[in-house]
Amino acid sequence: MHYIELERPFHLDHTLTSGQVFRWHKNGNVWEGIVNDQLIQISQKSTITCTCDEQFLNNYFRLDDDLDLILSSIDKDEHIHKPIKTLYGMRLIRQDPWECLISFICSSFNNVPRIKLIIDNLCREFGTPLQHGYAFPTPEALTSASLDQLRKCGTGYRDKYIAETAQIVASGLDLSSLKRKSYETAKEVLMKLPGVGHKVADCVLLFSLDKLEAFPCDVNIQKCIHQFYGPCAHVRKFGQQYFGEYAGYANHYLYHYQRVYGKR
DNA sequence: TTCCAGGGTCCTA
DNA sequence: TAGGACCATGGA
Repeated sequence: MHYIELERPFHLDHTLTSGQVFRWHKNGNVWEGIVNDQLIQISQKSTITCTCDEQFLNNYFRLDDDLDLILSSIDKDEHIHKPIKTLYGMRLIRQDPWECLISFICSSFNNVPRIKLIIDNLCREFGTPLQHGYAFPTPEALTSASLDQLRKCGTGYRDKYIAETAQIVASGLDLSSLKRKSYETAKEVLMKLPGVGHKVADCVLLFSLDKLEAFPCDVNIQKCIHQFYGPCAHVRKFGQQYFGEYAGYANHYLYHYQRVYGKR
């Protein structure tokens, strides 16, 4: 077990409950998740207690991002200022691109608890058994699954998207290589995959491919933008132009704030 | 029973 | 290019 004192802002609960990652569960005060086929246990009080080392934390939770600098650059008005103050310390996560892609294909027309359930089912059915839990299924494992087997995991009509996308990735599409491409080029590649439109592509780009300018546009974000900034035909373009190179952080603070506090 | 959820695809105008 | 119907599912 590692005990790590962080001097950088980091709020574990906000980060793991914000709807960007779906394989973490909280037992008491301890979060448990499987990352890179390893069970990670992590809790936060005045310090971080974790089964992983500081290098893992820095990479996975993007602690190498200068959060104060980023937040000050997007803190442009009262509407974004409130989420920043309330959710201060929330980080974007640097996920595995393949896991992120399948997760957000499952997210379409769905809600967070059900997405988690589907991902858990897929891991149990098609992931390699580990000492504690299951690995995320490989593209090859999902390629070998029948549509009926996928649907029994709760995927619904997304079964064929998962199967076809798995086939393309198993055939040699290197998702990680998209990190070296521009935002536009990487997005073009992702949007050729079945089940991937603008929104899913932007989530994959933001949460796994280091494209912090991505601005995923779902119903919550559309509601925020229209409510705070007036009628807008192209919400995604507005968000990117208004918030700039760290539009993805602005997007996630607005999204999570809207989800938690916007419906009260 | 109806509404809703981190949407995408296909068809039509 | 824009708008609308349709798609599975389960909790509220």
